[in-house]
Amino acid sequence: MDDALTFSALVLALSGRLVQEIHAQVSRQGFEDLRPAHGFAFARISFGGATTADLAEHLGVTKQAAAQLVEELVRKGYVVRRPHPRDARARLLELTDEGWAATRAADQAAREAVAPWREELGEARFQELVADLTRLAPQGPIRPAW
Amino acid sequence: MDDALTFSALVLALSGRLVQEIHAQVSRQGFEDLRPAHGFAFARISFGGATTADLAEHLGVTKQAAAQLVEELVRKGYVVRRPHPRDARARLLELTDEGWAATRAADQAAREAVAPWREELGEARFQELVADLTRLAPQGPIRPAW
DNA sequence: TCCATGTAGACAAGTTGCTTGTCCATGTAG
DNA sequence: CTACATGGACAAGCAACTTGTCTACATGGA
Repeated sequence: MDDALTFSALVLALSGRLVQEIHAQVSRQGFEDLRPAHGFAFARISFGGATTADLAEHLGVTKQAAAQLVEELVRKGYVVRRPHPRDARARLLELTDEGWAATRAADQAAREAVAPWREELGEARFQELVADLTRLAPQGPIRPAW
Repeated sequence: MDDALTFSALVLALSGRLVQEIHAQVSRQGFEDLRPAHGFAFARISFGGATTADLAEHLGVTKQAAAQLVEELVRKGYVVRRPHPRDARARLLELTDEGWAATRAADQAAREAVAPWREELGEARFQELVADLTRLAPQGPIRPAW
């Protein structure tokens, strides 16, 4: 019954730890001017074909908030704005080499953060865990803040 | 290999959805002046024996931030400050009836948010999932923001 | 082709939840 | 009882987000 409550608390606690550890490791790798929220932006931009408005929807924030975030990432050299091939109003967002480097650092940090859990559960149960969670796969915006 | 990345993304996405749905439901129940961060405070205060400093550590924020949050909850009638029996500096935090009502509403909302996932996986696998996550049980502060 | 409506993005101002800095009263260890 | 630590409050500042408004361009219908 109250497993539902336990489950909620566990998921929230795990995600908090994940974010915290990934951010700390990415900072240690030299990307000290990046915050966790930027990671969610990188994820969308690296996927390709993203405009500022797309990013806003992905992050679940207003267009203005996304525009400010993009402006910051451009200023810091992680992102460039290119003209959109079919829409003169829009600008396509792309990661720079530095942006890709930060993305790789975050991926690696995620692997390292998960590694001890993987070991704790053993490979077989970890695979089941991933499979279970995948079946609950959510769609829609990823909300980096609450 | 990259299951670690998948796992991270899934946990983050799930927790985002959870927070979002619980908050929406709690608002619909009439607690429109509460934000998700308050839930983490309620969790610690309902546990008992909490001072503002305890709360700050639990939430992973500064004492001043916790004090402001407590002040807001007191003003809105969810929390009262009582003198501490053994420390004249400190004040014990307690939930009011309204605070308990909000806590119950959040618990119920969590159950409802998890219910479809529980059904999707089936009771047996859901139990395994909870068991696995419990083994990864984190300690330390719950960080409601990043 | 022209017009009405919708959308991408920028500029500006305001809100808010958090921070740092400082202070006092009380507790605690030597 | 002296030195230092801790709980909490007051004040000011900051940073990420919001709402509101505007221009340029896109799109669909008459």
